[in-house]
Amino acid sequence: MSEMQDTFTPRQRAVLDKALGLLLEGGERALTTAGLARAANCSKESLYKWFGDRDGLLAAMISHQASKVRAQIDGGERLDLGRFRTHLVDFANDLLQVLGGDVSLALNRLAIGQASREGSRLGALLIERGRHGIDKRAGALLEAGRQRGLIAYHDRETAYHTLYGLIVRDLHVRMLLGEAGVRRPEHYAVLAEEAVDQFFVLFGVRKNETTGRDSV
Amino acid sequence: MSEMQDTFTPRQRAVLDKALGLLLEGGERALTTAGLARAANCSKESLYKWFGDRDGLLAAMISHQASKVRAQIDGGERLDLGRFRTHLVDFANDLLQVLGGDVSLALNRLAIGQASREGSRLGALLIERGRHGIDKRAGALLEAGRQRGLIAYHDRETAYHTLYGLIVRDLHVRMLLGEAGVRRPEHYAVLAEEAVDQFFVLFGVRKNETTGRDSV
DNA sequence: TACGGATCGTACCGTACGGTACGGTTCTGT
DNA sequence: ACAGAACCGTACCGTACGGTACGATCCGTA
Repeated sequence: MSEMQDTFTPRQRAVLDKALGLLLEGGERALTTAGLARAANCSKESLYKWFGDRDGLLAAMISHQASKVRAQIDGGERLDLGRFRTHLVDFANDLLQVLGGDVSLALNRLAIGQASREGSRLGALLIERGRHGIDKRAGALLEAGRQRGLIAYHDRETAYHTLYGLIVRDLHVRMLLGEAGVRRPEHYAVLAEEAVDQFFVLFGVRKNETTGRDSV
Repeated sequence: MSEMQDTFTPRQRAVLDKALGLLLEGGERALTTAGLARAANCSKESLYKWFGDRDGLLAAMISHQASKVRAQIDGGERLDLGRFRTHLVDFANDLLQVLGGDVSLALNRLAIGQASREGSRLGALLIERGRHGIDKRAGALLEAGRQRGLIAYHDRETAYHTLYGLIVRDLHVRMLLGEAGVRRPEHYAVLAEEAVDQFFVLFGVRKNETTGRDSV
């Protein structure tokens, strides 16, 4: 509820970046308080003073990383079908790029690994700080397309989740599992194009038809 | 390569079930060798004798669990559109049921948490022993539907991944993250129906048309 | 009954981690 | 220039875990 101000000092931000580096290198086990203090040239006492305990440090890492990549919403330029499709493809590319990035994978693995523990809020934090920005951007994009009559849907959430599924498929989980040969950034463009094509088949409005495609 | 025979003795299977129970209750941290020995009334020495080390135990748990739920492939009955659609919906329901189950979530969290470590084969094991069965079943189903002229596709893998994405969307990752309010087994049926509807829009063959729907 | 392998319960070892305490040092505001 | 806060480096503590060792016990077999 409260607009938590994650105003970390530059020093703290540098430490959090070092922590991210350790996490990327060796996973959660490599992110120890002593190791971080050594890598970041700070004292363990400062770590506990700044972040409370280890869980607080992990939460701070997520907040910090999320604050670095704020999702930008494209301003309202004249939107025709070509631009709309381009924006969707760009969104799909960005989504695959983000989900397949080292930092995103490491943080998601961290949060998922902690999800079993009772009081862990890391998963919720990750969704709140990371996913919601993406959702907003896509939601605004879909809404703009609908208002221009380029697509039609009953429920925006449903349409968005379908788009998400068409883009990501099972890639995210397989990347999280570390399956070899799944991360192919050079194929993201093709996947994005195909996904948007399929999305238009499901939700697109034909120019020479008056009725959009309705499900059920 | 070698058809590894996971023939565990009944005693070992009981121990592995106890280990699964501990994992479900308290996550990976709760699954300690001492704790398992106490819970299963066996000695730590036996654990190390049977499974080598802790990683071997985790791998054995995955193999054991996978051996319990062998995916059955439906025999070749007369396949019309109605039956085919029913089979797809059943598959979608089963998929959501499996992915949203406690055991699947716990094992996936375990494997994902270990995915950062270098030598971890848990992710590959989970895919090999768990996912491949599902993939086979779906692949056979799609192929049967294509041969009957009920659907059309260029690449079966692509079609299958699209179906998977339409069914699962982002539910799996969100369930893995432990997001509240995501696990709704009572909604699986609706999701399955909608996904299959959309799949038919994308890959279905109209009765009164000669050309199937081609992508690109 | 006697033997041997498998297993149990427990104790033990080394290590590594989270968290705390403290003296020395640097930074900052006046 | 001086005082106080913030901070660093290091040492320290308690705990918990992975893995090993060993005597006692169960059980199948001859």
